[in-house]
Amino acid sequence: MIEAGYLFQQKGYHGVGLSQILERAGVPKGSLYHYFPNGKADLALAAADVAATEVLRIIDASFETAKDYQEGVTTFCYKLAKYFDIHEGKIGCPVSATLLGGPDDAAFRDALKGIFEKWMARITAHAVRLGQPAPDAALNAQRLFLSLEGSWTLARAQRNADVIRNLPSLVC
Amino acid sequence: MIEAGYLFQQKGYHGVGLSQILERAGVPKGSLYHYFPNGKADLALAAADVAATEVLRIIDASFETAKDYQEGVTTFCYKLAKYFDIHEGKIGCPVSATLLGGPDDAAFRDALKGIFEKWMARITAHAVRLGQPAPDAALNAQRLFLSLEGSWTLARAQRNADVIRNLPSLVC
DNA sequence: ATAGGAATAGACCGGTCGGTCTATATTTAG
DNA sequence: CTAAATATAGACCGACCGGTCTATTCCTAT
Repeated sequence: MIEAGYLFQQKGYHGVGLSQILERAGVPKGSLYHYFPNGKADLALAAADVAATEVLRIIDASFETAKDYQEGVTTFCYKLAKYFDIHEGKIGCPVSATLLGGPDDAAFRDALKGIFEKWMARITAHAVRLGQPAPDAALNAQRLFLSLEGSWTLARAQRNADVIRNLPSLVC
Repeated sequence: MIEAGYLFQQKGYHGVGLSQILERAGVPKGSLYHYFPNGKADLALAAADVAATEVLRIIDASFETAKDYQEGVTTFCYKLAKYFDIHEGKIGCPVSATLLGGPDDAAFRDALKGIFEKWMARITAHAVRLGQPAPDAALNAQRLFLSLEGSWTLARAQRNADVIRNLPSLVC
């Protein structure tokens, strides 16, 4: 399941074959269609959901111990850069590659939209908690999010996470 | 050729079939493999190159008539938002979808890296020409580029170009 | 101990994929 | 006018795609 997510993130929805996923996960086809009757599409949505929740967890872990917003952003970007490096620079935003690359389906689009909103809301909440005025907090969270998505893309093109690590100085 | 580019941009490298491209372009297979002996991969690289050059043209058109950097950014984002709307919100960054979704190939990655660098260099040059100090100009160009990539992604998820139109107030 | 549902296992299917190849049409050069 | 080069056209290929289906194994409740 998590392994499946990595493959989707690396190669995009249409870039991985079902057989490749199943082989890597060590699971036969029967089991997949037992748990996910709609097959690949369901699997991709589930994998994106797992990845999205993991990012939320990283956001919390980064901001909870921070004494101000900037420090939280710095920790957050550092953690994501490390995640990027672990996967050898092949993985960008863990959800957009999976969902935007998939079928042109309302369910996929809405899922992605919802995930992005959750991320920004969570960052905004931490910013407010750390003393930012509410309107600034929302703007800064959006700034961070948009730049982060861009950094993921650029980092993949460069096979180098430095642009992610330098993000805090760019958006704070 | 240009039509092929749109398809790649919408559906990603693996999301379009060769036959679909050829049908839409009204071209038989023989012609494709006459001009692009390496088939789909060559075609994708060429399509990305065409799209990248078009973006450069849009950058120039936006900044040449502007009286300051902010005005150029505003015009630029407006033009891109219009492009986004024309394609019914299905097209994001015209090169990353084509190239990042493709095979895990150094040629693809390097092409993408080169395109991104060209874009940022061009924006930086305009910023300098419009009176920004050189170090600020490069930073602002990167800020704009990263946020723009993010906006393209978010705009697709939302099927709405507003986030692109609001970009100038976020990065200037 | 055993009946019955849940889960595993993978053979199998039609369709489509990217790519090759031969035959025909069109243009260019002498 | 004709021969050679260039470009068009699409039938055809093996491989692999996502998905279905049947057979078997595993677990659990009685």
